[in-house]
Amino acid sequence: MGRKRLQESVDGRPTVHTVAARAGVSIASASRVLNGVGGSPETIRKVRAAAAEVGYVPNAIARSLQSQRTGLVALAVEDIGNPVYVEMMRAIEAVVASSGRQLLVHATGGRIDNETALLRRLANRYVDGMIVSPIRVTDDHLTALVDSPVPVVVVGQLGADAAVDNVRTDSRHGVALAVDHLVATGRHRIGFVNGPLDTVPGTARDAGFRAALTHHGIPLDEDLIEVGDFQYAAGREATQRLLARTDPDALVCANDLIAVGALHALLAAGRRVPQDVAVVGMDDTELARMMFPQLSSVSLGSAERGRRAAELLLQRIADPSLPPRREQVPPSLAIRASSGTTLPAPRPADPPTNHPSSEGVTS
Amino acid sequence: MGRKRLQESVDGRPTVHTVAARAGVSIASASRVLNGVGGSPETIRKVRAAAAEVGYVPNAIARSLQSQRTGLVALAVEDIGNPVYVEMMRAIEAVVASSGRQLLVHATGGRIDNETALLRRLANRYVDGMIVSPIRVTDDHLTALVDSPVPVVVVGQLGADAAVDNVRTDSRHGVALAVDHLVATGRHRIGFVNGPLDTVPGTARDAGFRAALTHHGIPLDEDLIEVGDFQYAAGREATQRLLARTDPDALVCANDLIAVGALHALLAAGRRVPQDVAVVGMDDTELARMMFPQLSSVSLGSAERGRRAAELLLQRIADPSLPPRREQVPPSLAIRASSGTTLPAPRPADPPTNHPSSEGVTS
DNA sequence: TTGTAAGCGTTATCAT
DNA sequence: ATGATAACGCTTACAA
Repeated sequence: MGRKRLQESVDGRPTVHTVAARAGVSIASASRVLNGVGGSPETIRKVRAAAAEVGYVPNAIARSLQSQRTGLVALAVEDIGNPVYVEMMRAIEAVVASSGRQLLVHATGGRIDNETALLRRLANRYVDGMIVSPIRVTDDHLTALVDSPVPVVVVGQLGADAAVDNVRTDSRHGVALAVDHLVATGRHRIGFVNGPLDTVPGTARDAGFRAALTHHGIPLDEDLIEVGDFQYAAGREATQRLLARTDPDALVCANDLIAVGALHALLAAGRRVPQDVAVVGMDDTELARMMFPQLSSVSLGSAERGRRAAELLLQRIADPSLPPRREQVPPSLAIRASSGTTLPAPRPADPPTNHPSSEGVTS
Repeated sequence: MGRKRLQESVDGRPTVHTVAARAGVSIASASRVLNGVGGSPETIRKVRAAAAEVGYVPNAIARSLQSQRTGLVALAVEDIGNPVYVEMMRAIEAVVASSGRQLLVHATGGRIDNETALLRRLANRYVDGMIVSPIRVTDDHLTALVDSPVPVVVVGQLGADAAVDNVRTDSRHGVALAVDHLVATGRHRIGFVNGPLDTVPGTARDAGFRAALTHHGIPLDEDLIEVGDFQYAAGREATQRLLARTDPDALVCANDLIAVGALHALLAAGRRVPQDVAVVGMDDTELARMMFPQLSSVSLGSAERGRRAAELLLQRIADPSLPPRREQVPPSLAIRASSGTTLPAPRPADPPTNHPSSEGVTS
């Protein structure tokens, strides 16, 4: 194309050529010194000086094209406003940082096209690998995951046959833990505030709730079931609708955001928690412990799932030929004031009660 | 090296060469078709078919090296668990997405070296630009910001002379709004739970609180001031310490996380809010509205600051020669149940009360 | 319209 | 130890 090789990059910034010319050495020598491999003392001095003088900064894109790696790992989640993803992110970050890489997070906002687009874009080599936690999974989506040019690990439920590394939990069992606990503490009219049924976690929790009631021989009352988004406002509104037509003595909520909304609605309606209505959330995030009374919550091991996902990813980056793996983290129940029979306690710290993980349904 | 130019990339994935060879055309034609510019119908057909057959995916890194852009923008914040950054992020995301770019977020965890490292790494061309919201700013840090090879916009206070685009608020005035309100509603012993004094927001809020008391002729009682991290647990513990030695009738908190901690500590200690103690938070995040009673909070216009920062960034990416700009967003106070004199109201929505922004101190 | 080849900025190979 | 140069995978100016 005619433009002669200049010493400056197209936007005027110094390149190895600039440094090399200034130091009076070849670009090879300059590059070597800049990377700390080889070079005579005199060359090193000259190159270092030249680099400092012109304010040389290496172009990471060019370096990546050569090295076939970026040192970047991405995490794609639906809603970064949900504390469960914050916890997951922190766990992932710790692992990723220990490998000398940096973690970048992208919030897809639940727009599945956005998530696919991100996958197609970032996965095209901008990052060395990515962890995705989709709440809706289409075939197209799945194809993008499997075809990804860079390693991908999925956190969440995935079809049994998907050839992707996958870390999951048993949220059906998680809901069962909540129901078991409420039944054991004498609750009879147990309501359920769920997320959308067209999401993977939504359907799993719905199935879990119905199965748990059946297991305890409690007849199903559809009036006690409400659905909204996995958000605070939706949880509050869903609970208001529920209270307007029936009278529960306990509420199982599909995540902590919903549970906080439910708590708000209950208190605003003059119900005492837990005396009149017990509340159990899900995800066991920091948010649950922030509330007054503190919320009981089913831990789905988000931090642990994040940690494991990160480890799987690093392993696969190191060896892409690994077969697809699947790991499962058992849920456990943390009982706090919102479902205790005693009065709310001021102490925030309390170890989660671990229940044995039942093998079985893992929808 | 000597490795002959093959048709596959080094890791076995198809490249333009693969597609071109398969379609029986030159790489130039293949590239043109793949980018939708030119090509005869027949060529287009052949190339498209070849690309589909081999599962061609363009290498974004190589493309970026050529085009000098990545279509990626980064946001670096201290703690992504703080809802104020979530709100800021959402606002930024909206603007960034409208420019066809994608937003990536990095949590620095307050480790300033981490933030500098990120800057040095990402800014070296992995992203087209970045928005940084540091809570501690050192000279070294500032240098990295100014020297960044890609455009940077800072959200938060910055030395008056820094040659960086900057969007800020007046948090001193924000604290004053809170104190004014509490004084006006008859509170006399106003406590203050602040964040660390070695942070930029911490010092600004401290100065604001002291100035506000002076302005109202209220003598300063150091017993009423406590300091901790900008976190929930720290806020709760700081409030416990404060309550152990004195008896406030109002509490101004340096952010909403602290305010939630304070609320928890107060309720656990048997204080009624707002009857015994009024609470005002800061940042006016969703968290404030989630609480029961809902928390009054000083809005520092985080979403607006984010939006403006994103716009400044896009402008600078488009024209790097722009002079450094500085914008300011005024604070406002949202009065809710936690500091109202009436009983807590169940309604969540309430428009923030806008106070006229006083010119002046903008530390 | 098409192919050839230069070039993005870096690293790595090879011969010196 | 050093320098010339090929390559990373892509886009694009230019000539045909």
